[in-house]
Amino acid sequence: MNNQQMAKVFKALSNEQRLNLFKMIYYWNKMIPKDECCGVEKAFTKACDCMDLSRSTISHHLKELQNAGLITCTKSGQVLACRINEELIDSIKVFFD
Amino acid sequence: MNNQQMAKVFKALSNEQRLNLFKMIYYWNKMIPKDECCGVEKAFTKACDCMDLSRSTISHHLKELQNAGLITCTKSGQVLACRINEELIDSIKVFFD
DNA sequence: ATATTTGTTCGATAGTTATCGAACAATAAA
DNA sequence: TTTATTGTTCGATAACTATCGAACAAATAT
Repeated sequence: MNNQQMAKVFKALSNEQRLNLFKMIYYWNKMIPKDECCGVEKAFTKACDCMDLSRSTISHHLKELQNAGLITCTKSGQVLACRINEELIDSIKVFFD
Repeated sequence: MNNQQMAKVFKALSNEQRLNLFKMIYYWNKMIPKDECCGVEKAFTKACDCMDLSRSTISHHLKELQNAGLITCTKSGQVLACRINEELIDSIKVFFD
């Protein structure tokens, strides 16, 4: 993982609200069984309930997190599920060694 | 370490050039003996030699890294020495656990 | 004493970002 | 078949960022 990509990851985490959002998903992700296929279900709706931000802003932040590779989102029906990219998290840890 | 502070740290690392700069100092820091009092000596000058950025921009980036708590800088005479804040690095690792 | 080097600060500029509400499409519920 | 919900996209706006060169002050070298 090169510096350019890594900077992109840090940029995704550099906004306080987006970091909050990421941490929430990160936390929810730990609550579900490890082989759960879809990741955190209804992540968008849950996030809207927890955060004092407009839906469009939350949608935008989720896109940024995806774009940086921190999460992947899949839509089934109208509902969105998010999963943490554990590999990338590991890369970040490695970065600081 | 709360989310607001953590976002600030990530913001400091979110610019590619500044991340390069940080990594250089991080690397130089490992090269010096552990009890070396001043940290990386002539960090500014060395950075100017390695990077294709103006002195003012490098000065600014160093300030941002300091401001986030990632490094501390001390000036002796006209020369600047930088030291990595290892504690903060540890906090970042903890953040991802 | 003068000239050079080191690093900072200022003002400008072009580019990026966070946020919103409105309008929308797709799905689900009545 | 309407109506409500979920999530996306668009356009706008205000705020912030990266970068530069010029001007500067302090320290060092000549």
